[in-house]
Formats: sequence, C-alpha cells, structure tokens
Amino acid sequence: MIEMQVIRAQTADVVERLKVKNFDAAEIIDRILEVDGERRKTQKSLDDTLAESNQLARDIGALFKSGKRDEAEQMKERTALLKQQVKALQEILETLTAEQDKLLVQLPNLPHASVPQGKSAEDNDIVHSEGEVPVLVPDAMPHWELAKKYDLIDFECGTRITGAGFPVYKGKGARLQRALIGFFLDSAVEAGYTEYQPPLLVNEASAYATGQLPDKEGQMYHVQLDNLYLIPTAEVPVTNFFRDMILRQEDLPVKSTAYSACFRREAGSYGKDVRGLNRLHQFDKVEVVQITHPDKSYDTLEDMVKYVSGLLRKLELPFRIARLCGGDMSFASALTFDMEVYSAAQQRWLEVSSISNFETFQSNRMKLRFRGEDGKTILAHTLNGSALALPRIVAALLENNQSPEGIRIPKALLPYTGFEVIV
RNA sequence: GGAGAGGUGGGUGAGUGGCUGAAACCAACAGUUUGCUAAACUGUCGUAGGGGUAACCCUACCGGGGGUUCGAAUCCCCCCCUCUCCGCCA
Repeated sequence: MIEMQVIRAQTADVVERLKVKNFDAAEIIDRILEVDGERRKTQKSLDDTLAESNQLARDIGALFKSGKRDEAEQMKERTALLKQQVKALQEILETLTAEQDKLLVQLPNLPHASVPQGKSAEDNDIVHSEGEVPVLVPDAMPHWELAKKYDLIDFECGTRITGAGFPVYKGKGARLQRALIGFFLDSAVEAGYTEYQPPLLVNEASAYATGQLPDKEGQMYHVQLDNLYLIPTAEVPVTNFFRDMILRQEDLPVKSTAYSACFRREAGSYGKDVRGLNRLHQFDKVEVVQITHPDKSYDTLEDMVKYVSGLLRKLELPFRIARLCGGDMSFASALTFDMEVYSAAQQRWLEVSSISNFETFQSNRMKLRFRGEDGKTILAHTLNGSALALPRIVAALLENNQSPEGIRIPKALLPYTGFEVIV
C-alpha cells in the first residue's frame, strides 16, 4: 500500500496521480487523513495514560517495599480508574487503526510519471516491435487444432477429469512443456537469478502481502479446510520469502527465479479469449523477481524487459512491448511493460509476460526493508516479471512454425526437446 | 494422529512477579594501536508508533491471542510453530 507519510506530505499530488489510474481518491484520502489525525490523538492519550499508570505501579512497588501498605492501597484506586481509561482508549485506537488500514488498502499504487492516461488495453503505448510476422499457408490451423492433429494436448481429457481450462499435455506436447521450463530456468540462472522451488499453496498473510488479498479474492482457488490459497503466480511465495526481513544494502539486488504451476479462477472470462491455450485455470510459468534499492529499480525494470526480449528472440517469435496505460495496469504496479507475441493463425497478439515495478507498494505491506548507509531502515523496491508463461508461447510456437512438413522447434530449444520437428 | 520438551534481540543463551527492552558471550559496525593482516583495547549495536524546532522524551513488542495482578518475559487459559519418540505414509 501507499506509505502513509507520502499521503500526509503530498496529499494533492497523490490524488492527482491516481487519476491516471482512473481512480478518484479525493474522498478516501480525506477520510484517511481525518482518521489518521484521530488515531494519533488517541495514541497520544493512551501513551500518556499508560505512562502515568506505569509510574504509579513503580511508586506502589516502592511503598510496599518500604512497608507503607496503607499509602499503597490508597494509590491503587487511582490505578483502577486509569485501567478503565486504558481499556477504552485501546478499543478506540484499535477501531481507528483498523479503519485506516481498511481505507489504505483500497488505494492502488501510484503510477509512475511515464504511465499514459487511458482506459483499456487499446490505450497502451507500443514502445517496441521486432521480428517478422510469418506468412502462413492458406489452410493454417490455430494451435488447438494443431495440438489435436499432432496429439500434443488433450483438452477434452482435462475437462473430463477436472474441468475446462485444465489441459492434459501428452507426448511431444508434454516434452515441449518440460523443455521450455528447463530453458527458461537455465537462462534465468545464467542471468544471475537464484533458482527456487516454492510451495504452491500460501497462507493468508502471504496473499495479502503481495496484494492478492483483500482485493482479488475471487481470482484465487481457496482451500477452506486449511485456509490456504493456490498460488496464481510464483511471485506470491517467492516475494514472500523476504517478508518481514531487513536486508543488508550490499545484498541488493536480490534476484530470484522459480518455476511453478499457476492457478487462476479467471471468473468472468469467455469467448475467443479462453479458446485453446489462451486462458487457463492451471498453467506453467517461470517467474523472475528482484528486490532492489529504490534508486535502481527503474534501471532494473529495463534490464528485466531486455532479459525477456532476449528469451523471445531466442525462441524466434515476433513480439512487441507495450507500456501499459493507467487503466490497464494492475492495482499494485507503478509501471508495467507487457510482452506480447504474435500468434499467426489467430492473427492476434498474446500477452506472454508482464513486467512490473511495484516500488514500495508490496514492501510496505510485507515490511521488506534494507539498512541504508546511515543505519536507518528503508523500504526496498520489488519487481517481477514472467520469464515466461508457457501456454501462449506454445500457442505461438505451434501456429507460427507450422508447415506441411510439421512444426519446427526453434534451435535454442533443441537441447531440451531432443527433436527439431513435430510430425 | 498419540506422548513429551521447548519457543527470549543477527546468533548462542541468562532471566520464574518490581528501573529487565532485557545479563553475558559471539557476530556486525566505528575508532585507537599497527608497515599490512591478525590480535588487543574503546565505543556503538532491535523494531515500530507517538510527542518535541531540537538535545531528547513517552509507549508498545521476549511465538500469537486472552486472563490474573497496583505491576507479567516471568503465573493461568487457548491457539500456532519447532524438536524428540511412537504411529501412518509418497
């Protein structure tokens, strides 16, 4: 969430900037400041009352020791009164704090100055395009037909054993999945990321820290019996590795990567968006996460975009990079670049990676800090990106590389697949 | 799942009702000494909230939450976690 001190010091600016995200914060922020003032006032009275109470307790102790029992007994009356006051003040403080938090978590992160105004994906800035869009034969098939033709993915089987959106990969299809995961992880490790294998279920506190709760509750699968959530992305467990930590400045940047299955309910999606591999309830993804010094985070964001561009280049896929507009950005992000590959048979761009700088939005929630030069604790910046999400990559690979001779596998994957063409 | 033991600051670990936010040691940081390194010595050394122009002061926190008491790291209750043994099991 946005830091309280920022809201206090730059109130008007915060309201103004949130407008870029099409969020009218004026009313909430007024209320936050009001509650904040009340809260602080209450805190002061409570502290003062406790201070008096503590002093009395010490005095009474001293009196008992010196044998002045009567005097001590007298003073106890005052203590009883203070005790009542403390209890009342504590209740008020608790209410105010809860209210303030409830309001604060409703505020999306402040967008970076470079974020364009806009409502939807159509208003995103395409900042880069590269690669040749392949010219396909007239009877080219979309990936779901290719998957069937070459017996790579059995959508019906997945539907039968689980439900729609849970495909079963088979034969060379399964091998291609494993190849991509291996390729992505090896590349990330080579780029200096530490590989992790995270839990696929997380507790409430973790889901809250990265911003999935309280907001996007309906997007996650929830195991009620144990109150655990299936992760929608490895970002959640991996970023939470560092929850409540104070890092040393020389440890920054912390670079982590993990492969995981990802689970998303995707409530409300329909139509051509969910056809084939376009949108699934379970999919595979390799994620990269960085924790950086605040001064470096935007350089890092650029590095991450370059890194993912390199992966797409090696996969020989035409891609473009979009700077998301305020309306298309996620709640927690300050600046996001989407990477999209061209899916030639569907003739549309598919998002395969989303790379974001969250600045202190997540670290503030999860108290992820480092110690600065002067010894003070400073909130770190967190960033993450897909590198990469598999299904749409597979879709594009199948569609773009199809020919009468079969589906060609890009060279970079050969060591991982062991075959160069799917026939 | 059953039985027992235990959870204290970055680490080890004292502390069973009253200046204990917490001894001591280690680690870390700064300085002195030193040709350099090491050693030795001196000092600093938790986090958060609040008040004050400031020096500084107050408050909370010893796994989490309640309770007893004038006063709780210390006593009581509930929960969580870790370890050991047994059972079960990929």
